[in-house]
Amino acid sequence: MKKKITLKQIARELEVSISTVSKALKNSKEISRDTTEKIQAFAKLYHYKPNNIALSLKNRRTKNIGVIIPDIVHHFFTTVFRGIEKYADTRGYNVIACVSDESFEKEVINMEMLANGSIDGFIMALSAETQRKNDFHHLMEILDQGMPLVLFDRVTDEVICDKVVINDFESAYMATKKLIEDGRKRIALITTESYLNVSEKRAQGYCNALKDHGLELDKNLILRLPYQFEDEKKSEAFFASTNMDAVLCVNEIFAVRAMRIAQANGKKIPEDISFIGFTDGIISKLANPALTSIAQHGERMGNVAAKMLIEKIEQDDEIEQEEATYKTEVIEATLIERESTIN
Amino acid sequence: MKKKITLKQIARELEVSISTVSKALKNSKEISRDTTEKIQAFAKLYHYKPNNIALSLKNRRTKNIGVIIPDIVHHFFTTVFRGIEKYADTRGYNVIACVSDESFEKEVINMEMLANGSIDGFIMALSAETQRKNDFHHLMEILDQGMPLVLFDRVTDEVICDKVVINDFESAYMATKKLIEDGRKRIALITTESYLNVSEKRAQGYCNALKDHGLELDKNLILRLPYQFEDEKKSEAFFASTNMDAVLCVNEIFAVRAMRIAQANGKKIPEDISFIGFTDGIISKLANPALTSIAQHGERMGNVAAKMLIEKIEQDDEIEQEEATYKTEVIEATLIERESTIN
DNA sequence: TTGTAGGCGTTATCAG
DNA sequence: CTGATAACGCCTACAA
Repeated sequence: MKKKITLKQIARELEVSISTVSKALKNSKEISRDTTEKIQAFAKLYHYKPNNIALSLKNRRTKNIGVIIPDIVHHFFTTVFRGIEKYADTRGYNVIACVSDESFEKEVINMEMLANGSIDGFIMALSAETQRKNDFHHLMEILDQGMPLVLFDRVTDEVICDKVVINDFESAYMATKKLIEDGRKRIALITTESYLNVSEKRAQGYCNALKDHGLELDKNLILRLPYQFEDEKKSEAFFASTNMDAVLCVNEIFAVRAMRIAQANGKKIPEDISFIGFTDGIISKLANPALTSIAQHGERMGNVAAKMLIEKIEQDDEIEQEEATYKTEVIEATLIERESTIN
Repeated sequence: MKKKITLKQIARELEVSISTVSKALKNSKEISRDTTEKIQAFAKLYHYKPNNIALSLKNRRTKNIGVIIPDIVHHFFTTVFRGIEKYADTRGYNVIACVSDESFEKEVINMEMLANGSIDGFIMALSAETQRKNDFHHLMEILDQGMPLVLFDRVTDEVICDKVVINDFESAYMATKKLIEDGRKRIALITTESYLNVSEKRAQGYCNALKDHGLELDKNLILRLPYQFEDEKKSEAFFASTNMDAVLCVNEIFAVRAMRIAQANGKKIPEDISFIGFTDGIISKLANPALTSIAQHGERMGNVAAKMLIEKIEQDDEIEQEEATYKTEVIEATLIERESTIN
């Protein structure tokens, strides 16, 4: 077993100084051809690679970016993560992944761990609990330390930083409008509890679309479900007691579950009732019938977020805090039509 | 904006030496009550936290573990990842995630990046291409440097290290046996191309079960699909040309796609034909009909892998390379019966 | 009780 | 052309 070799060892072995070795390996023209070759050969032989940690310490730059997401077993976040990872990779950055598990405390702890030098910047989506509590002091602190931060999807107006979101309002509006134009009159909405601002925006898009098209907003047509749930009773009761001919769901899982219940009640999809869900993941594609859904383009979101972050990181040096300028990128969601709506 | 404060700055500010500060913050009894209090108060005020990078350099220990998986948008790997992350978190470790995208080259590059000091050990599943090429020199090198490595799921006998796998052979055997006992006679297998050793073991379990129960192995009943594919033609042709009353699939996506085709052909599930898939993910649960599947307990796998790795990391100090001993943990898969098989 | 010095691995500056 | 020195931030054995 040969532990990683260091400059010092090479230097000792070859009886030259450390700095000569360092320069030779960088092809510095200060060093003679001879020694350079000798040193490089030796280094290659022993698979010399500079130690990242030492470099980080010296450069005050880790080439790591921290990503905190609420849940890794969630198709959308996973997709964003992939986008981040892919872009980061092209720029030579590693991704340190932490999961907040929708918990405020875990979010805070993870941020603190990473903020102590492990990374050059954050990309994150707020945990449900953080949104519920409306407490963002940990984000403020990070920003205060001059560490770049990009928020995506689950964002908040209370923190001033770079953001990437989709046009939730507009896309829900569009989807609802499509249902109306298909001739649907009683359009239900299945959403989460109200503290998730993404859901809230989608709900608003739904409401406005109804209003603008002369349909009355019927509260009985709105079902609010806990974000993570196993129990279908509430949904079953909803379908049993409510008359509807279309359903908009704020995510694909709600949609597929709802479809199953409707089918069990003898409804035909899309003849009797159409469905549209948010998050165009594999579940939508493989559903039976395949679900019409609103693609959030998570991978692109991740790409954009990573790009924004790395730009901030790398410009930070130059501008050195003149007056940071923040922007919010909006990714346009698109409707993917499948079997669960009338074509 | 206040950049992170360092020991040196505190020392200068308070006009004491760096080491006094360091000791005071550690409550060393060498330092007088007075100075200790003064220093601690000051440190708290400025949110002092030791710099991880400096600690890593000093301790030659990063408290990071590197995870390389072939694909992050994949329910099983995601689940394992969560298990790793959760356990790592309890032990104060961060997880650096890299995705090989099923590519040998990306796997090698990622490993090299991380191996240069960024992490204390690896957890990984081999990329498809690596398994196909049967080239493991990069793993050997890592081990040679004394860096702990735990392989999970996609493992190989050619590398001697810690491993976590499920009992692929046995569980495929069991599942096939169940189908036989349900009275099925013509049981198909839908699997991947042969270089994925996991699929191969499952296929063997299937074959042996047939043999042991007096059923002949019919090659026409085996369909090999590319690992990632969009095109259903091959599957459609298979279902059109082949007569079968049950199907075992090496993953849930194959299974759900196959079910759709069978249904489109007018088959009733499970009356005319039953389905069992591997990977008990959300897709199985939400399928219509819900898919009977073999749970691989990814989260537990991740847990176990992380535990094995961290143990190795932390014992490495003490034992300092006496004679490393490696083990392979087997996680027992379990059959979750749902609507796609006869109860 | 406090401070000094050396080292973790690297690079950059300056001197020889 | 080569080497000594300082610095990145922290810790610790050893002086004072």
